[in-house]
Amino acid sequence: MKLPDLDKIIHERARLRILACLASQTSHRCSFLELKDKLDMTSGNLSSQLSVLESSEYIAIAKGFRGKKPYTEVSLTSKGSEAFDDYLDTLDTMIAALKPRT
Amino acid sequence: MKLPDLDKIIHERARLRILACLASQTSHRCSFLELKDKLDMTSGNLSSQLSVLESSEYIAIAKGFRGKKPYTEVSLTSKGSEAFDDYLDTLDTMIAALKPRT
DNA sequence: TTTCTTTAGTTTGTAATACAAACTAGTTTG
DNA sequence: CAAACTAGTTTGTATTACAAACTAAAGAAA
Repeated sequence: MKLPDLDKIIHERARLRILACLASQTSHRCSFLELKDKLDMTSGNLSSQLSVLESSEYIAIAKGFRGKKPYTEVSLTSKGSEAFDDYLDTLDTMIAALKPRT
Repeated sequence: MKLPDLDKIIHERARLRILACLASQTSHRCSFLELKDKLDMTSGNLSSQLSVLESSEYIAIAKGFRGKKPYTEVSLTSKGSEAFDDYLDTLDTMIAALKPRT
């Protein structure tokens, strides 16, 4: 029984929660501020983690304005969506394997 | 919807896999070398991670000999078992929340 | 206008930590 | 005896998560 490995990019708590948040939206989108608020993260940390996810092409970041204020929209890419699904499947498998009791 | 947080000690890939390995044994025990082999980790990393888990009292480490060779046995404590169950429940909850589609 | 405050983020510095290389202690083999 | 192997531990390094400090622009106050 070789235990499967988990995507390192996704398996960081902050990033996992970011992706979870995006995936839970039917639109697969969230603004920077919504994420910050829902996940209770500092702007700095959120900004850094988004950069990591963006480099992996798991999310896309679109910058624009709402009125006169900057408005950053984060969206899950299809690549990110797939990777996240894989990650969850891996976890499911692991959890299932660990619960032999009905 | 506040996303739950995950136990930091458990949520490290190496440690998660160690705990998964222990939990999957009905005895909740494994020798150092079994772990090293099953998880495909270096001795150094395994040793370090076990120390972390031991400090948190999630596992207990018993040292003895098999013949003339040192034999280290690692066992999941009840505290560790509970913490691990909690962790899995948290994940389950998260995953469930994320899959609104039937 | 000029100055202060707030908003919406980014950059930079640091503290934590995962990991492996090097080491230790003892055993078996030649 | 020395060399090689076993079963780990300690150490140093390289990542990296995170927050403090910063930037840039807008609005409010004086």
